[in-house]
Amino acid sequence: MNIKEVAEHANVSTATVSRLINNTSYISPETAKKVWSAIEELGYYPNINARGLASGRSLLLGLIVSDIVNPFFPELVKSFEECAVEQGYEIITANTNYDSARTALRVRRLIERRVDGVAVMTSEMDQTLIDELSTRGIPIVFLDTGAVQENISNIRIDYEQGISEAVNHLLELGHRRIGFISGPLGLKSARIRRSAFLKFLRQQGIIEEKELVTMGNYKINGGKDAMNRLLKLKERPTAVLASNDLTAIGALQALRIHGLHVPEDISLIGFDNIVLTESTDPPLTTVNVSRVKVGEFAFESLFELINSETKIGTERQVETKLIVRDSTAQLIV
Amino acid sequence: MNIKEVAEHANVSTATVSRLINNTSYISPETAKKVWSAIEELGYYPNINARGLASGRSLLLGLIVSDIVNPFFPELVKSFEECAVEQGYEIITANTNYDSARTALRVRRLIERRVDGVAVMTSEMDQTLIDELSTRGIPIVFLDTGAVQENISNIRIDYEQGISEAVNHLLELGHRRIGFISGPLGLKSARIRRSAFLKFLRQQGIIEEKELVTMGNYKINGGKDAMNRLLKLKERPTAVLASNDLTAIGALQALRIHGLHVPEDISLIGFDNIVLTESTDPPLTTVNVSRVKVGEFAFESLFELINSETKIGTERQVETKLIVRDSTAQLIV
DNA sequence: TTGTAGGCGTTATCAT
DNA sequence: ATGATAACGCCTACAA
Repeated sequence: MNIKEVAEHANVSTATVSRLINNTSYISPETAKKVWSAIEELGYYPNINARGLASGRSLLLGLIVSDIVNPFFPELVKSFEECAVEQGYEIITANTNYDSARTALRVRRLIERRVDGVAVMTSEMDQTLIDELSTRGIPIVFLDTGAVQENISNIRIDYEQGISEAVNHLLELGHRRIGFISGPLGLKSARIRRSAFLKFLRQQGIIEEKELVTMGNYKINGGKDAMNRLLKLKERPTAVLASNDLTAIGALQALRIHGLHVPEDISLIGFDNIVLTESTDPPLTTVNVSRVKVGEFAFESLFELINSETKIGTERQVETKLIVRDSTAQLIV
Repeated sequence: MNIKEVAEHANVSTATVSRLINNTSYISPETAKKVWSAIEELGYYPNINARGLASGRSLLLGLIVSDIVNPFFPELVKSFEECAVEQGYEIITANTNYDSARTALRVRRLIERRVDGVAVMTSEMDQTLIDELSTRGIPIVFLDTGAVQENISNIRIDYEQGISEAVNHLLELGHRRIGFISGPLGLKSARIRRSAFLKFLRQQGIIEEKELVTMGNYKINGGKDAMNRLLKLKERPTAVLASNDLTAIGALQALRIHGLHVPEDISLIGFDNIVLTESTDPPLTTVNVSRVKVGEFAFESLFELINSETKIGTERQVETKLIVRDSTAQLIV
């Protein structure tokens, strides 16, 4: 079942059929009707791959994430997909599993598919891969990578905003010994959050105590271990800022095991505002990062680049905002 | 950059290049070397869409889920993708949002892409859509739908196993008034779980009390509301079985608000064993359903069908198993 | 072992 | 307003 059969069935040329279904030039009502009914009758579905071959646009987008199981991603993926589908695109999602060999494989495959653009929502990516995409003029959008260039856009999460709000919130509650559990410092996003924290603390005249800043792995178990470490300190922190919600949830567990109550004994703040944080005990004070927004922006950036003459990249910024729930309270002296 | 340029660069025919990269017939070492270096030099990437056009296989698979944000799905998607990629396939994920118009749109698009198979991991799907796929000889694999046919396989989750274990566990702990929060009964999976529960209760000689069986929506808020309803009863249940973990988490919230302790005041069991259940307070006793297994089976089924002569569908079964954690305890009289 | 050439299903450029 | 037809990039008989 192809365009030719439809054409024959309707006694027109393939060109006419093509024009009709793509709405690419005027077709007389009578022929249109003939053709539509032929299409209907034969159950014709255009072959998009063939169309891509001929037109040079695959209407395919690549979406690279590190791990869809990480609760940060599903919403992002969903909103990206929603936008893309609306504009006629289909998306191929690729999990890298934080593994660069795997990433390379998937990116190459995307190139072979002739995707019209790639959203790289994972923290780091080899320059050679980027080059391979750039060489072919494939638009890319990154998450949190400064380099806006030709055919490369970026979407920046304003971590500082949220972190400053979080720090101020704790200070206002009277806390002065504030612990911080970072993500794995190999990741850029982890480094940014950490230095933002230290910066605001310094700005407020609090002297940094090295022992209060420890590292997790953005996962529950890392948060648990890190909190256990903080609790071993002679002088414990009275509040802890975790650099993502999973970390905070792990910290919560550790506290529970030690028989400590949140927020009475210690205040705790997460980061990301994943859905779960509403349902922890107590509901977690956290910093909202709208994944939906990120997904939308990612698609927008790509779409813009694809349809742009100049191919000049742009940067979009996603705000972050403190959400106060029940895991933070006034320091009791 | 296409196969022709490579051929010219290496002084061979396009056929030779094609044969080499597809490893489809013997090529003399010398020519092979020449061609490989030409490929290397020119940075040639085959165009998979063109390949698909010519060969009739797109190496594309569709994966339909209801909502990737639902924690049941990410692991499934990931494992499916992993298997598929290993065999050279790329996958297009489609969120239906439980909306049949949307589902229709996405399925049609998959057909236009000439996907080699579709995994339908959502509970229900219009027969007309299934027909549209079947007509074109596109293999399908369903989740929990009895109908194994030509080009249609099924993967069955053995809910009964896990539910019987759960019920027995509660009975052994001395519970007799056992509540049940079902999923939305419009969904087949919800109906299956509910009737399995009722069946085992009856089998053990417990008389069904209608008021103890109520409905949620597979989400946190539904679980919360349902538990609130159960708590209003003159005679409260001493244990509750929720038909998925999100429901159980909602129930947990409701209990907390009422100042009730789990498992001292009431025992609670979830279903699915999503990652979170390890981190709730208390860690949730639940029934494990391996999403990883489901994803693997789904791909296997499709792969089998694609490469089968007879196109005879098959059924695979995924076991379920009770995981005892800390949300269930001996009934205190 | 390698080359030639027709075909896969569309689009798009010229014509008419 | 519509038709012919050459691409698009690759695969695969069929030849040699």
